[in-house]
Amino acid sequence: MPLPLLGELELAVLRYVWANGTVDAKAIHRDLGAPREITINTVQSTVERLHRKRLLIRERVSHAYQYAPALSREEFRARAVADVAGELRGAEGARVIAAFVELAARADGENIDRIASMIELARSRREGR
Amino acid sequence: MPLPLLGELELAVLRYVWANGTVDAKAIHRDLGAPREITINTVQSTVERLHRKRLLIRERVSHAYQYAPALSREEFRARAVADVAGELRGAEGARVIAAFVELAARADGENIDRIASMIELARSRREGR
DNA sequence: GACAAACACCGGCCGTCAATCGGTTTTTTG
DNA sequence: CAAAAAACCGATTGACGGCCGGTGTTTGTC
Repeated sequence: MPLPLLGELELAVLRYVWANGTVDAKAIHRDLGAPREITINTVQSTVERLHRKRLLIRERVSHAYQYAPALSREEFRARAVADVAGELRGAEGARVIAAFVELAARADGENIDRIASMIELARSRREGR
Repeated sequence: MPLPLLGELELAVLRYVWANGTVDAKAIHRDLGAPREITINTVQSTVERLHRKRLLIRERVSHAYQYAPALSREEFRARAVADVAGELRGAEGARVIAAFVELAARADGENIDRIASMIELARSRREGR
């Protein structure tokens, strides 16, 4: 099951939960909803959807839900990247990687050196096996 | 400008164009449209949309358009990865790239060597500036 | 135990966008 | 010039996220 597509508010809520840990709808509404002038009901719908999408877990505490992330920010990103990256093995994967390296280098020249040292690290880790 | 979201038919058309190079709407309809029992008009709308999204380039040959990919399959994938991975510059970018390299290495151990030689290439290209 | 507050839950409306097609205009060609 | 081919235009439909009002249910309080 690939990660579902997320709307703007859904993403904002996810980021908020990552930044703040376990929260309830009221807190989300206070910090995200009020500035956008949306009702708490809208926030409820959104966390409900995120829960259905298995991106938030929740637990009833007395009569209200407490929401927490189901995946860490890093796990989420890794899965998103893996979904979109597709096959990374073999010759086909090599071309994808080449294009990515090219992009990274163009985005920031220092990335070349960064990647180079990561490769060094990975190589030495491999030695140690 | 991040890559736009694509529908199912749009993706199929993109893949078709990657596989077949320069094509016209008629050929796409013959190979993709007819099996789906959709009219050629639907195919036209779709390539038109892909052109507006700058994923297909086109050229008028007599009165008909010839369509060709604006990005290679690999460039497309790399951009998709970059979009979802987030910022590629600065310190944040370093983490993102590290995660990708890690992913690539885990997918296929030989990727380490592949990336290493790409870095060599990129470095020598930089020298030449 | 009644009551008000807090909250979940349900259903509906709106906007956006892909998919789809019919109809019209423009271009090509026999 | 007439028929065919294709682009072009406009409309409809279906998903889905964002948004909210109304209704029920739980809870804490007097």
